[in-house]
Amino acid sequence: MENYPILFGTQPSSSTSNSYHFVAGASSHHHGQAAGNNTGGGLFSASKQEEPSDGGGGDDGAGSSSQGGGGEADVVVVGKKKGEKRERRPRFAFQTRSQVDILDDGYRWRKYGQKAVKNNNFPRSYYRCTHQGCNVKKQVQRLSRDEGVVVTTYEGTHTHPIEKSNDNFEHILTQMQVYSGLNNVSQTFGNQHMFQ
DNA sequence: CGATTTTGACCAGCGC
DNA sequence: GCGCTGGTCAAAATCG
Repeated sequence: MENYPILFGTQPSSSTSNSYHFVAGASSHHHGQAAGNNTGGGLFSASKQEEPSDGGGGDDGAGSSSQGGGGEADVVVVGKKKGEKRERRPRFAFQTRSQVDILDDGYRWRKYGQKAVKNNNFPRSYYRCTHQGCNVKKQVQRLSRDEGVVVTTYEGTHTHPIEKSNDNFEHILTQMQVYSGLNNVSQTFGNQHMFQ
């Protein structure tokens, strides 16, 4: 994967204010656990749009400010063995502006890898949920251009309740200011308690 | 002492 | 078919 369809983020012009964008692919039906939806599945409303899939530039395309597209609901098909059933796990990505890479989202993560990706001077870290049976993965990437921008990509849905209280998420919002460019988003955040 | 991080190696998918 | 890039594993080290 060269560059995620996440074309959000730090608008060059309006970079003054902190930005907090996220994309969500809501397609949680496997596992059949209704609880999964909130924990990490359908947190945000999925805004599907076209996929630029430029891929051409390659070099510093990602690093640069190549935004324009929109959200996307990416579904990763995990097929291992012949008989193995393909498990579709939604993938969420959101960009935050924070000094710390690791944002406490209420879950426990264990780092299982770190790789330096191209177009990025900073390495990408791979985390995994430590809970048993929870195959949620998360990867944190930092933009080489703006070290203050951290791209966090969640993969999968949690099958267990959060460790901490929901207020915790507020704390996250404290760490990163919410960019209420879309009323839709901010509304959902403020009014509804989607994070229970 | 247990859990977690660190780091290198290994492997798989894709492009050329 | 080979090489590159990205993702994961696994053993050792470190922290609490």
